[in-house]
Amino acid sequence: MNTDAHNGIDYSMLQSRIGYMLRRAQMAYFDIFAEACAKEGITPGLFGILAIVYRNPGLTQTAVSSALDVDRSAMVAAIDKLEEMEVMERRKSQNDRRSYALYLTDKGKAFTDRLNRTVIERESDFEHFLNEDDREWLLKILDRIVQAKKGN
Amino acid sequence: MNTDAHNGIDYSMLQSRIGYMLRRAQMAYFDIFAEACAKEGITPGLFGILAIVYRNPGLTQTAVSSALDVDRSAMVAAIDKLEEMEVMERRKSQNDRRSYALYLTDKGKAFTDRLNRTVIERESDFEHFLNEDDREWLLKILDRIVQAKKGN
DNA sequence: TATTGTTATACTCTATAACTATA
DNA sequence: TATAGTTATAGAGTATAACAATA
Repeated sequence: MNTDAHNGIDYSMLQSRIGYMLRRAQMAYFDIFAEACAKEGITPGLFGILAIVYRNPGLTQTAVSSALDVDRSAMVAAIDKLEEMEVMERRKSQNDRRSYALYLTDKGKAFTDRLNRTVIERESDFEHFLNEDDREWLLKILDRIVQAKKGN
Repeated sequence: MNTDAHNGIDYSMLQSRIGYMLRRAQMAYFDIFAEACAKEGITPGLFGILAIVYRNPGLTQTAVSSALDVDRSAMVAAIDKLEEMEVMERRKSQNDRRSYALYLTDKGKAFTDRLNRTVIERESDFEHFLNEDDREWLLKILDRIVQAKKGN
């Protein structure tokens, strides 16, 4: 099956590249994901920060940036935004006065819960073509890819 | 297994989202892919165009842009670059004088063959953790995701 | 009227480098 | 010396809108 069913174009050189197919699949999912985030007034990037701090309260900005694989300079405006929304707060770190410890406010916890439910709902509406085994297997393989990269 | 093995951070809210894991996996692969392209003096975006025109000679710029899901305005500079490299050429279309038909030069065909081999090599070096069945299954699932999105 | 290629423009995302205050 | 947060800035990638030539 070297030919795309819909427009008669031969994608074979790309369709056999996992890198390319990951990109296309990610673009497809990103639309769903971004739409779910937008519905709650947020962006995919900010969702990642909320999700990390939700489960790991007290991390520094740099720790979060490194967990998400983005530069720490990108955190400043992002945390500013989240503080403006009153869902996150910077607290002066006790032992190291250079850094902040990040925490969700009560509002932020409720917000993240609701956001997370919205994202899960939208994704599972979209995932009718995957059964539970497929889903689990896919997540496992994707995690293996991510971990493999870390070891270069 | 809700915790990342390497840095002690709890990723569970993200690690169960296919959208997020696709993004991380894609980032991991993108590095490999971009590096292979760079080795041949090209970018991932240009690889996509070469791969489509290689298998579908004579397409218009708009047809290629739509095959790759990018705006047609982005094609202009890209095709300019490929013509500069003497790997692709615009030929005036016979029946529609508004459009160009795109073709690889002989040099472009050889270039794309070599490029494709380099990409395949780099990817398979990286894919030691996937057996052939895994690989095929993954490609099939990713294709299903892409196709599902087209039907909204 | 609609479409092709084109241009100008803007926007998002991200990385880099330099600064400050702390360590 | 090194690190945390910050700022300014620049680059890549992509989208939007408008225009001329052609359909």
